[in-house]
Amino acid sequence: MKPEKISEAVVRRLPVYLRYLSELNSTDIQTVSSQELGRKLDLNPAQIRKDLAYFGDFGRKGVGYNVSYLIEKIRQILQLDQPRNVALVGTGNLGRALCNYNMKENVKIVAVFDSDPSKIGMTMNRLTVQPMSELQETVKEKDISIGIITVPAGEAQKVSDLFVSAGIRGILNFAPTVLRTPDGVRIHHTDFTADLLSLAYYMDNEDENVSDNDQG
Amino acid sequence: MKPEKISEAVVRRLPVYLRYLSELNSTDIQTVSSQELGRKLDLNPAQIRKDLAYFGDFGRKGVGYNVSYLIEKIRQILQLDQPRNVALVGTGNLGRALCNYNMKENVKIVAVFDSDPSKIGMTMNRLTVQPMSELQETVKEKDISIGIITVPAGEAQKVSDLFVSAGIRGILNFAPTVLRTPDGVRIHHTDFTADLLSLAYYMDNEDENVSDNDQG
DNA sequence: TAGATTGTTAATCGATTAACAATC
DNA sequence: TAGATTGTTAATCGATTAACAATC
Repeated sequence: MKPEKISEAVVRRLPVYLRYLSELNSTDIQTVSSQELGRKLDLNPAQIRKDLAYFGDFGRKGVGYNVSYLIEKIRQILQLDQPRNVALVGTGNLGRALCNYNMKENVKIVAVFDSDPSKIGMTMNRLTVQPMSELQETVKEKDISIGIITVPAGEAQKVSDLFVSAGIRGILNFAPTVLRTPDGVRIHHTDFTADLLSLAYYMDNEDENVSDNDQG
Repeated sequence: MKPEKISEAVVRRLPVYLRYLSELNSTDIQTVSSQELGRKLDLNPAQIRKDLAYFGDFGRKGVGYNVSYLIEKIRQILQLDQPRNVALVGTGNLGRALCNYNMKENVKIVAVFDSDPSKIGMTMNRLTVQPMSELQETVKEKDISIGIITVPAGEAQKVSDLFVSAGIRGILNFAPTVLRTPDGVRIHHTDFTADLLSLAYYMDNEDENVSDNDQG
């Protein structure tokens, strides 16, 4: 509705809303209030209303939000109303796990790559593992806009650079290392090592910091 | 140094510091400044100094931080100077990937569980898959303090409840769903579906939001 | 000493929450 | 109409960054 800059935190919550709304949609519930959403998703209702209001007036006063309408709107906002093709590099355990993962939304891994010659030609979830040399061409051919990195830390920057020079503007990095990319390329870092190690901090501190949990 | 409450964001950065410091430690570099750390990790140097200063005076004015000393200190803060045992539930692709993952720090998966009878008895990275019925006992026996959830969304809350009633106070959740836990139980949610879908938002918005990248 | 860099305070920035008029 | 709930503004809260005295 307003030409305001949307914060990252807001955008990051949209898929969370979408996921629960999709769940609701498969029941016979057709309307949901920010309060109900907040209770279920452990978020402040005002925050949810504010998040959604950045993008439009999706609700009805005194009533709430229509579930399937809101789903449609959030899909549009996230650009999930059009198919989005993804390339994955690194066919280790994690890469394989992700390939088999059912994203449900319009996002699909359509090509997988590995630098290890012994992996080339293997099949992973109906995709044939390709050599890195084919990355650039395949990205164009298959209209790939997002890259996933599941290689060891030491190779991740190299892969990232390749992605960038192939024209990819969004990267999801699972390697435990900080990547540097030029402006205009967006990196999301799934750093579960850090998630796990930081969890250790809170253990046995029985006195302090035990009062709340969040899912950040 | 001061009995101040430490924010989650600060704690979450400690493993990131630790990781790069360990890298430095395997070179012959013995001292590092907040500026160098900031450049490498894409963080503001003032933030790094402030983060570390919450826990003590680890640096030397005009010099910087001694790498191996800082490593030792951060390990202590994160309680990684003592071994920490972890249980994992869900032996799908992702669970298997995590089992084979080398954490490097003192955190180790020491037991894996699955509710699917056909999985029981399988071996995963030298561990035998156990039935859920053995969870409570094994948690006590092996002094497990952290649980990892890699089951489908629909089963995650059930597993979480089991963990909690077994006395676990820290959970790393990979299932794409929000878990509710009692106060005192800490949940970190690795939600890569949301990471990926939110990435789509920024694609092709060639005009806006292209200026910076972060690794949140 | 001169240059560098910390630890820390103050200033800024941004995100969350409360409150409420509008209205279904 | 009465009750409920949105959209939005204002207040609060918290985190990041700038600046600088202390000091190696």
